[in-house]
Amino acid sequence: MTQADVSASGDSRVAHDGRREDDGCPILHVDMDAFYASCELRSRPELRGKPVIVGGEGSRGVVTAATYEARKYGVHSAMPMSRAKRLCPQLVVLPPDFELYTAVSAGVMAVFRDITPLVEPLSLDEAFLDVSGSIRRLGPPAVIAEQIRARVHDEQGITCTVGVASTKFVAKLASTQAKPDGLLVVPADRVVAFLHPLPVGALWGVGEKTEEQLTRLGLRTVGDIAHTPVDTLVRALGPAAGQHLAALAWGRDPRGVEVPEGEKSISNEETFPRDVDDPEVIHRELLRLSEKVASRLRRAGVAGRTVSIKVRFADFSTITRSRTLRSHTDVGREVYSTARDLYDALGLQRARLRLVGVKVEGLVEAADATRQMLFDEPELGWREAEQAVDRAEARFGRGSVRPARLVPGPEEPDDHGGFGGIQPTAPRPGRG
DNA sequence: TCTGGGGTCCTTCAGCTC
DNA sequence: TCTGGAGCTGAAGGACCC
Repeated sequence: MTQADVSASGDSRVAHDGRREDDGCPILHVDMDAFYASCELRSRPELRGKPVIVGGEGSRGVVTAATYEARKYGVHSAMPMSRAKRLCPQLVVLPPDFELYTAVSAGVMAVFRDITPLVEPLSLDEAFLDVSGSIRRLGPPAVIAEQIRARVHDEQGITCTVGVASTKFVAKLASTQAKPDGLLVVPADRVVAFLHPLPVGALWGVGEKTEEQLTRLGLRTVGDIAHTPVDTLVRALGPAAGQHLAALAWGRDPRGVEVPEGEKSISNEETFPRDVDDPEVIHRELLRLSEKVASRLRRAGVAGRTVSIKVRFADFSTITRSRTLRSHTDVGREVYSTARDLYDALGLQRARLRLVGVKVEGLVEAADATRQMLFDEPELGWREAEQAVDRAEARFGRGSVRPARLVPGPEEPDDHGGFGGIQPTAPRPGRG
């Protein structure tokens, strides 16, 4: 359980009895260090060593990623920008560039898949790897971990941290402890000693609310949870969470590394720069989000059956409403028509809203999707029209074609990247 | 202090069918 | 014919993760 430099041969991990510390530890958790910020610093070396954050613009943005220099000032992700700037006035703020992060992430994941096909990405910047099948070819897990760290550094110009353990959950905790730019092996026979001194909040699935509940029960460390009857945990947290935490506290985590099958939902939401009470503005935003979600569905080659909206009021309270359709859809107009009905059914009059969102779930491959022609469906459907828009956007750029209602007027800023003057090739909307 | 955006999973409840 | 329970599904909300 040492965080030491490992030579290429991995000799420093051989114990006195000849066994390696990483014996029985085929699970790696690889986590990029301050990923978004590190991607930005590749092209801006003059900012290295300075407190840099990536974050949303506008008065309501939050910090998306912070370099370790910024974290020294107490700045962390999800913190409101205004607070971050107060804590560190010399902070360098960069707007996010998700296309860049997606490209770097693809390069990193390609390195992982070169090591093993068993790669389970958790997000753009982290993944679990099961290297059981690669040991004979590449060496023991800790040696493979060092190979990954070197290749990510050399090929992508960023650093990462790797946790090596017998289970996913312990590997993840190991990488958290070893950050930044580190490697930590937790030998299988020392898992309990590693876990029990940690605070309960270190456990996966324990957030603010659960930690409060556990504290009320007098449980502060993972060891405390381990020595609490499962029934007590189940009563306090429910059967799933209670049994889950009881198992994790003893290092038991039966989940293997699973190559994901695909997304289960696709959503878009947006916080208004200022609270909005005008139903026309809200309808327009629902239309824009519906078109965006549908476009992503079509690009992913999937269709969904349940449409949900999310409404957040000025006081931050949030409600959701959903409806399951008779058939799957990837058509923006169908998504919008459902989203709009759900919103109108709320009867909000002129309540002040902070955010609206649109989600489509129950996704299946578009080729397998059930599509039902409705009696009132126009002969030339919206689906064909929107596919034509997809082709035009592929040629002229995203946002180059859009519904007339979303084309900004002469006084309005064009905030969605299009050049605004092209009228839609799609049929004119019948409603709204 | 004032809280983004995109996801997943779990719990609870209601309605429906058998 | 009525009733109650089991099981399923959909809807809504909440917690959590990065």
